[in-house]
Amino acid sequence: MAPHTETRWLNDNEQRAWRAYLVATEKLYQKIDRELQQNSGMPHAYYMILAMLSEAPGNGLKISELADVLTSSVSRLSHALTKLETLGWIRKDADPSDKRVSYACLTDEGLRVLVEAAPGHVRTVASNMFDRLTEQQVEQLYEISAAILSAVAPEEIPELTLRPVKGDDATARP
Amino acid sequence: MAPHTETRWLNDNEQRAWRAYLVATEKLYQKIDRELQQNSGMPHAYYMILAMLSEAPGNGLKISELADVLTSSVSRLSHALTKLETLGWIRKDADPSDKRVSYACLTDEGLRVLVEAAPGHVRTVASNMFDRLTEQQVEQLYEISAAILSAVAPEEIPELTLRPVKGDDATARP
DNA sequence: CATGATTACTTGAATGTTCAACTAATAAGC
DNA sequence: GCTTATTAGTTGAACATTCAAGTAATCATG
Repeated sequence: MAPHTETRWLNDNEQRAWRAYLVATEKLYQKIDRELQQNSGMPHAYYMILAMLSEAPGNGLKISELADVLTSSVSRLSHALTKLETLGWIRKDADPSDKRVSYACLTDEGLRVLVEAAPGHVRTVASNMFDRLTEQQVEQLYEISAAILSAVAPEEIPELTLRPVKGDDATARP
Repeated sequence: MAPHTETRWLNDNEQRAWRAYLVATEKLYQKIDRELQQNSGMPHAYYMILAMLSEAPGNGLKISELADVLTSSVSRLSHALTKLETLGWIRKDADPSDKRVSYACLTDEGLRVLVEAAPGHVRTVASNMFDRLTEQQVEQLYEISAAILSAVAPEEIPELTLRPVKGDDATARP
């Protein structure tokens, strides 16, 4: 532990916000994960893999790029892709120009599963989050998240990560 | 999948906010977990157990109450407490008046570990989150979280969960 | 006060995540 | 071009979390 001359603490408002954020996020994640697990047999992390692939040109992405978009370690993703491959929801294509590289590609079956999972998932997100927020609060949440991102991921280009990219769930819109 | 007459989707602003929130939260959690794991040998979930116990009268809580405060399943907590007990950071005390009940209690060693972990943890939270937010945004984050909580945990009494309870990390303040 | 229901917690198996070590292929330096 | 370094991805072990099933004590009821 590096010694510091003075220790930073949170003031009462920060405390309160931090606690509320933690509990709200925890419960929201639990709801999202349970809904997806029950209705579509996958956790949110796997849903996101399918969603990101569905957005990519040709429904495929380099594994390392996919990991980047997902904020996932390559190792975690590799394990997940193994599982998704046995489920037949994705496929791995080799890159002929660089034999180290693999592309993860959504299969027809994977797309079907995603399209079927999407409405329930979006309903969960909307009813537990956006239906309770004003337009202003949605904007505020974006700004707050962007501010946090500037600290936790300074290298990221905001445009890439944060602009409305037809993201996540909207992806599977028919 | 229950049939719905019309499917809810997210509009562009909601999309953008949702994506940003997801990525920011993911990266923030990764930073917090890595810092705690490296400097104190425990994940954030375990830190929270110690922190909540340290706030309780007598440094102990009924296991089911602790699970509630932590937004954790009893099973998850039970596994975690087993680990923490072997580490010597908590102890389980039986309730003489109801033999089904156990109290989880912070040991002196557990408190020592928590006090040592706290400054680094708070520094991580502050530098990656609160140092980037205005006072207004801190207030907004609280309101947004409270709104989400009203959906995901309608049974919770806001006062209990959300008031500045000397929470989390502040706990370990000497 | 005996039986059935409920509550409190534990356990084990299955799944997911992390970390460090590994393989294989390409790039860089000399 | 040969060696070394870097990059892409995989793997296995350790750990964490979930879910369902199990144990044990207390409560509720008739």
